[in-house]
Amino acid sequence: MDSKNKNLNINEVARLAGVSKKSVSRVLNGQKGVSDATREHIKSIMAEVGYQPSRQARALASAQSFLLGLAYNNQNPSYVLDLLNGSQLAANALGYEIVMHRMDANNRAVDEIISFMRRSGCDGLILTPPLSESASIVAKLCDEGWPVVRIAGDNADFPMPQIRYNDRTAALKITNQLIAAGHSAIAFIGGPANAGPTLRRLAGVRDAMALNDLNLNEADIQYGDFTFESGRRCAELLLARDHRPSAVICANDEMAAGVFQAAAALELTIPRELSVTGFDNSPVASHLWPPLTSVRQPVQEMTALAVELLVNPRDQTEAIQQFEAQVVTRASTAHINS
Amino acid sequence: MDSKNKNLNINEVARLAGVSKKSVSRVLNGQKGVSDATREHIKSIMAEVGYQPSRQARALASAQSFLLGLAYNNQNPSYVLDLLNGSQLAANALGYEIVMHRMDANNRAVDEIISFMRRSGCDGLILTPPLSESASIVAKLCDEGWPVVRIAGDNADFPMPQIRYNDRTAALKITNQLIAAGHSAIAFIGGPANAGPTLRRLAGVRDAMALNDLNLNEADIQYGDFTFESGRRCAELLLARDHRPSAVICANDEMAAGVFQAAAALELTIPRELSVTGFDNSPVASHLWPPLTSVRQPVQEMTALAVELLVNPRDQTEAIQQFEAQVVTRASTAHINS
DNA sequence: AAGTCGAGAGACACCGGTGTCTACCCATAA
DNA sequence: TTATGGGTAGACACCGGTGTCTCTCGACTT
Repeated sequence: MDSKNKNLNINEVARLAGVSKKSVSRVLNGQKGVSDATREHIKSIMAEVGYQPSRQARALASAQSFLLGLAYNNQNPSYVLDLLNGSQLAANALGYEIVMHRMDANNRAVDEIISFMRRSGCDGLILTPPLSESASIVAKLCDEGWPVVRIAGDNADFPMPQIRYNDRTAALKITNQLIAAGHSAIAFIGGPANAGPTLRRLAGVRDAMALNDLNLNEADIQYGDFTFESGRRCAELLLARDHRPSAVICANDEMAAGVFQAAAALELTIPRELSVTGFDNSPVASHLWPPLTSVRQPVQEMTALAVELLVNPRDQTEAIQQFEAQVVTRASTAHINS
Repeated sequence: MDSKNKNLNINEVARLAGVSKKSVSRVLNGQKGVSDATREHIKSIMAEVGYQPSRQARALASAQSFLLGLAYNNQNPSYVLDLLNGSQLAANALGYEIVMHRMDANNRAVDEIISFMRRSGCDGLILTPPLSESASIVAKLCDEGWPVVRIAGDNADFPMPQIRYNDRTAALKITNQLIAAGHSAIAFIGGPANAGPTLRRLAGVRDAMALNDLNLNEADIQYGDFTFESGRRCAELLLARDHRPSAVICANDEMAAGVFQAAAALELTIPRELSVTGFDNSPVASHLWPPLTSVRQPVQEMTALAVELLVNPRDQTEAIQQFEAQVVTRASTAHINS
C-alpha cells in the first residue's frame, strides 16, 4: 500500500522471507519443490512489499518475453480494436501483454512481420485478416517455424492453427432470412473477387439461393474492396439497372454504408424499396439509418482461443477451430410487400 | 539472407569481428570509443550474419525495456487506432514498440495503469483522452514519478507534458463558418458537461458567437456522453422545440451521426433544413449522407511528439505543446437561405 | 628524448531472474 | 542402528547484453 514506486528484487524478498532466491522463483512460477508453509510465507512477504518480478530478467533467463504480437492491416478500426480487446483480455489473464503491429500495404509484408518478431522478441503472433488469408505470408512463417495463430485464415495446407467462424453459414442464414421475407432478386457485393471472405460469403449466398431454387444472377454480383467508396460504386451499378435487385447482401458493413448512400442519392427508401445487409456488425451498422442487419463474429472468443493456443500450444489435430456467427437483425431488411 | 531464424549473440559477433563484445555493444548503441574502421568492420559483420541484439538482455542490462505503453478508453475506435498508428510509426523509428492497454471504465483506473506499467515494464506511457483529462489519474502518476505524456489533457497544474491541439480555436472557426453562412440560431451538443473537450469546444462556440454579437441560448446547449445514442437523444430535445436551431455543432462525430438519425426521424433534410458539424473527422464523418463537416486533429504529429518526449525527455518549459486543428468542410453545412 | 594526455579497446562485474546440481532432512525399511 | 530414498532447499553458473575500470598506444608538449 506504499504509494512510492519502489523496486525491490528477488534477493531482498528472499532475505526478508529467510529463504534462498531460488525458492522465491519457484513460488513465482508455481513450481513444486517448496513446502506449503514456506510457499505461503513467501507469498505473504511478496504481497506485503508489493513485489513485482522484473519482466526483463525473467525474459532473459527463461528465453520468453511474455509478449504476444498482433499484426493487422484491416481497414475496419472497430474490428481491429475488437481483436485487440479480446486478445488483451486473454493475454493479461495469463501474464502476457499485447504488442500491436500495423502492416503497411506492401508486398514485403512477410519480411516486415519477421523483422517485427525478431526485434520485439514476442513469444507468438496473432495473424489477423486479411494477413491471415495470404498464403505467401503463412507459408514463410510456417517454414521458419514461428509460433503463429491465424484468425480467420482459410487454408488448411499449412500446419498453423486457424481460428475461424463459419461465415459461409452466416451468409446462408442471412440470405435465407431475405428469401423468407419474399426477396428473390438478391444481389451480392463482395470484397476483392479472390479474397477468402468474399468467396466464403458468396458461397453461402449461393447455397441459400440453390436451396430455395432461386438463381443468383451473375450481373447481381459486384466486387468492391471492402471500402465505403467501393460499396457505393457497386451499388450504383446494381441499382441503375432496369430490373434492380430488391435486396443487397454486402460482405461488410462499410460497403453496406456505401449502398445506403447510393440509395439515398437515388431516393430509394431503405428498407421499403431496398433491403440491405452487412457483415461484421461494426458500430457503423447501428449508426446507419435505418440500422443495418449484419453478422456478428465471435471475436472475443476467437481471440481468447488464439492467445491460449500461443501460450499453451496443443496438438496439431486441434488446428482448425470453427465458431458460429450470429445474424443481428435490424431495420434495414423488410418484407418485400411491406 | 539466410531464411533460417538463427540466433547468434554478441559474443559470436565479437569473435567473428575479432573484437571484444564491448566494442560490438558500443557500435550497437552508437557510443564513441570505437575507431571508424573498426566500427564499419563490426557493422558489416552484423549485417552479414543478420545479427539482432536481444531486446530482453539489453532491457535487463540497461534498465530500459524499449517498450512504450499506450493506455486508452476512448469509445471511438478509429481515433484510438489513429493514436496507435502514429505512436507506432514514431516508436519503431526509434527502436521502440507499443504495448496497448485498454482501461475498463472503473474508478480504480490509476491503480490499473500503475499495475500495467509495473508488470509490463514499459519505459513510458502515452495517456490518451479521456484518461488524460482526469486530474486524479494525472496527479497520482506525477506523484509517483512515472514517465508519462498526456495527449490532449488540459491541466497545467501538473509537471507532466501535455500535447494538445487547439480545439477551442477549431470550434471558433467552425462556428464562424456557420455564422458566415447565415446561421444565428446555433445549438451545441457536448459530451459530459464537465469534460475538458466539452468545455473547450463550447468555449470556442461562445467565442465566435460573442465576436459576432450573437447569443448562445442556454436551451440550445445539450450534454450527451459522446455516444451516438446520446447525440440522437440531445437532438430530439433540440429539434422538437418551436424555434429549433438551424445548425447544430456537435463535440464529436458520433453524436453528429445521432443528430442525423434524429433529423431523419423528423424528416428534416440535411443540410437544407439543418446544418450539422462534428469533431474528430472520424470515418463516420465521410460515411454519413450528406458527408459531415468536421474537425481534423493532427493525431499523427501529436503522437509522434509524445513518443519523442518519452524517449528523449526535455526541459519542463516545453511541457505544453499546442497543434493546430483543421476544419474539414463537407456537405452537411449549407447557407441558411439555400 | 622523456613525460603527459586522450582515445581506443578489453577484462570484469553486474542487471534479476531461471536451470542444474548437490546437500540436507526426515521417514521408512532392513 | 544403519542404509535407502523421496522431497525440500540452497549454491552456483548462466542468459546476453551494459557500465566501469584499466591498460595500451600514439601524438603532442617542453
